[in-house]
Amino acid sequence: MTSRKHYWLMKSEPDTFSIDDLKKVGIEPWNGVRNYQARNFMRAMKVGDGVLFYHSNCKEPGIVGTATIATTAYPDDTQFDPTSDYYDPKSTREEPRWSLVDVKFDRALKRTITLDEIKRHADDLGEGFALIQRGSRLSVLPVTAAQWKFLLALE
DNA sequence: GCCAACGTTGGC
DNA sequence: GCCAACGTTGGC
Repeated sequence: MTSRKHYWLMKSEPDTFSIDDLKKVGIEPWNGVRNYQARNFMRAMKVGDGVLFYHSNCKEPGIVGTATIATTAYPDDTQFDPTSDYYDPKSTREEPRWSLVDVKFDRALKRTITLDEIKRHADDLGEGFALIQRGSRLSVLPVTAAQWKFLLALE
């Protein structure tokens, strides 16, 4: 039995780490997630899962590329590093609190599928698309196969 | 276990 | 830069 491919959306602030940065490095450990729900989604990821790369907190928020999950979840080392912004004194190596996955560049979209545009298609995307749910700030969230297809067809 | 205070996210 | 929404912390 092979498990089915799942899809996700991951946010990044382009000033910190953009789709171009991912293209340059090829593969990136997605460190710094410090939200339990987002962490749990990463722990559910499988190698080969699809990722919509989303630029947040910028002039034109939206989906700018796709990526692939390259590893299953493993401990985020930055949680143990007192000099890191992501240091968590309550986490131990025996029981790491935070996980990450490696994300591999797939491609940059020809144009940004803007948040504004995504909102206008809310009805087509169906209920419960966490990205456009009121007040949602999740930085890692699931996308259905149908949503994946629909969103990329907007390109 | 409640909840006020605080910090962060992220669109605008 | 503002601020609404949300998650977390910590006093009680």
